[in-house]
Amino acid sequence: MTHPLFHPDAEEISLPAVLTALGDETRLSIIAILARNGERAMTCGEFLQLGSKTALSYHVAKLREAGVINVRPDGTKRLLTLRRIDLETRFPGFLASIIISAGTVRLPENPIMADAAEAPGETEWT
Amino acid sequence: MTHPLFHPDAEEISLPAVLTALGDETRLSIIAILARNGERAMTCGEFLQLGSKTALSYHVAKLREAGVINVRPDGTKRLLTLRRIDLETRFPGFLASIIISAGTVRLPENPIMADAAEAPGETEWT
DNA sequence: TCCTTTGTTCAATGATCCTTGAACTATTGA
DNA sequence: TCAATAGTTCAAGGATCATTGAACAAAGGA
Repeated sequence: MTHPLFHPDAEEISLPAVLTALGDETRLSIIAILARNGERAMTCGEFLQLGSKTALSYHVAKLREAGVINVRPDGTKRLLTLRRIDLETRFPGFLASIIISAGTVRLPENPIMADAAEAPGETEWT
Repeated sequence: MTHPLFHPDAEEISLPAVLTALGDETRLSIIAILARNGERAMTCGEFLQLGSKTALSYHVAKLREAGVINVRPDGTKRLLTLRRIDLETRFPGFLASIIISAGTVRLPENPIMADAAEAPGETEWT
């Protein structure tokens, strides 16, 4: 990483890099959970079910560097959001298909998540 | 690999495995080229622009084991085809979005391919 | 000011990945 | 039978990956 919190510009997001970033169960789960939280930003701490603090930091950085998520400092926390628009512009339909298909992926046993996991088949985009 | 030419059943195709398989420039190129060849099967030899014989054998095995392509012996050759229907059933819309987006990916300087690369934006599915 | 919360950085470890070249197998055609 | 074709297998190499624990940094609240 060249600079703390580096984010690639939208045009620089590379398909192989995004695929590699998502080709990991932990990172795919992060994306699935983020997606099901709508536009609400989430903190790294909300993903501790998926791994240790250190491991999460590593995976979140991978997703950020690949251009999949945006990370913005907020006090002592970091707020994570999906780069939905950038991804849709660059790779139309891709993120939607991933999110629908990641439905069968291991999700934390969390009541809020459990609700989201059973959400209707329709997913809103943009 | 348990057996020569092992192919996972459609239901066993895993999203992280497919994403990992496609998260490599060479393999993504193989898929893009296969896709642009319609239903016509292609041999490994037709991809030698992308790497050595040994490297191709390695990458083709990865794609096959992930469930992305089907490989069928035919004389001394192997015929490769995309598992379009299985992928579409398992991950709706995914392959289509990949193929559209892989358009900007490095393609061989081959007249036949050059034609395909400029094909109209419409892609037929099933 | 001190402590807590939140997350990062570092070095180490083992695993997996991709590429090579050399040797090999299997099928086909002469 | 012999040779050519098409692809695989193997071992070795270096590179990258994912996980760990310990140490660190930055912001906020008491």
